[in-house]
Amino acid sequence: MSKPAFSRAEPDARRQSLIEATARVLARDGATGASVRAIALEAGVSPGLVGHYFAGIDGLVAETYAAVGQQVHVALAAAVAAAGDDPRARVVAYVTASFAPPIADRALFATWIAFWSLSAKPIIAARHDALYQSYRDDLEALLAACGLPAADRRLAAIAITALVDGLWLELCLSPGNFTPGEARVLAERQLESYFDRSAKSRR
Amino acid sequence: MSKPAFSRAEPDARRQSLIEATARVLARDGATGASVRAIALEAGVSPGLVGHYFAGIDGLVAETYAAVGQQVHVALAAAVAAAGDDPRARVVAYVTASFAPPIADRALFATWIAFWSLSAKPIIAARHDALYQSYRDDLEALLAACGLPAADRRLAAIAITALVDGLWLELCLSPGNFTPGEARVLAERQLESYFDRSAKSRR
DNA sequence: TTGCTTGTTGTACGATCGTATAATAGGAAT
DNA sequence: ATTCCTATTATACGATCGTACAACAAGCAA
Repeated sequence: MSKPAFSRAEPDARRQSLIEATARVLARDGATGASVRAIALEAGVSPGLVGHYFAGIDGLVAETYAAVGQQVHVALAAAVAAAGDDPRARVVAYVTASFAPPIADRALFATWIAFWSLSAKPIIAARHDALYQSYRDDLEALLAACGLPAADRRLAAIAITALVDGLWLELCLSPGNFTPGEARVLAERQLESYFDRSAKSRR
Repeated sequence: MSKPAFSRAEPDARRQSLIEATARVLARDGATGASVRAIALEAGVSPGLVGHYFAGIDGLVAETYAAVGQQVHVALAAAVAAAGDDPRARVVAYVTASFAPPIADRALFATWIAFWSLSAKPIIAARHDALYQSYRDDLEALLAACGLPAADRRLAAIAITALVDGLWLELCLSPGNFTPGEARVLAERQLESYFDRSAKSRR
């Protein structure tokens, strides 16, 4: 008999390590591989501990959704910050960051699909609503800084988010059909068309 | 003991009925619910019959992908046909059909997510590539009928498909954020912008 | 009728699932 | 030092998974 590898941790740190382990398992094996046992193995703890910290596996996945969504938010914010002060450059940086690592990444795609596949559960759907609303809010703020009238911002943010999502999706699913550079061109074109539209209607 | 409900069918009809049962299960319960037993129960046959007709459950799901993709193709073609002869009206009908039943439908969304969640398997990825290429080909043909120059069609089809996919996705995931009518407006705007772009460059 | 082929059934098998729970370990308080 | 508390482990349980396979039913050939 080997000694049990008993290791006590701060509750918050333990929760965080379980969430991170869940993210790694989802990225590697997708939704089907994210079992309690696989997550516990990845985190280096016993399976029973998952039930101790989270209300079932759905709760753990829901918290992982929020954590991974926050990481994406951080990556997008970093891209915007690196773009400097020009408002147009900032919004372009925001949308085109989705076509390069770490966002355009097959492992992140597998993670995202896993979340979507659980969207029938209210707790997951609620996380999605909140997360995507925050993405659109960020984009609306960037558009406002470019001088886009308030009345145009909502639909513009919806359209730009949808285009970027669709391009990101196909870029991850079928990388051979078009390049990240082409995706960037298409997103920039759409941004221009919304700026032109508001400039024309103001004329 | 009750008599076994023995019922012999034509091989092709039996395969078809298993594929249709798989589509219904995927629509109702998503990827996690699509077990051999659930599918067999839905089709009214014994579980063992699935292994008799298909090489494992992945093969059955792959064939279901093709079948459901074909149904979507038929629905889109019907929308185009109902739009009459005007080329612009036909392409508008093609893209906006995705925002109304039977395409903008939560059950179809669950089915599609199930396919995507299996996209790591080569046989599923190959089905996806072929299907989406056919969608883009259809769209390119409709754009050509509108007079869009050949050089512009490929990227235009990619962008329009991506926007429609993204809008469809969010419409299914968070129906409260915008209406199908707004999605239609956004898609029409993008179509106009691509027609304007080519008209301007030709000038 | 008899025999043969084959679609079909029912079930068994080993693996894995989520969850619950008794036993244990280690730190904190007395 | 002793006691208590709780994070943690290890395991058990029932359910469900995909697959395999022997037994069976129906139609066809002879």
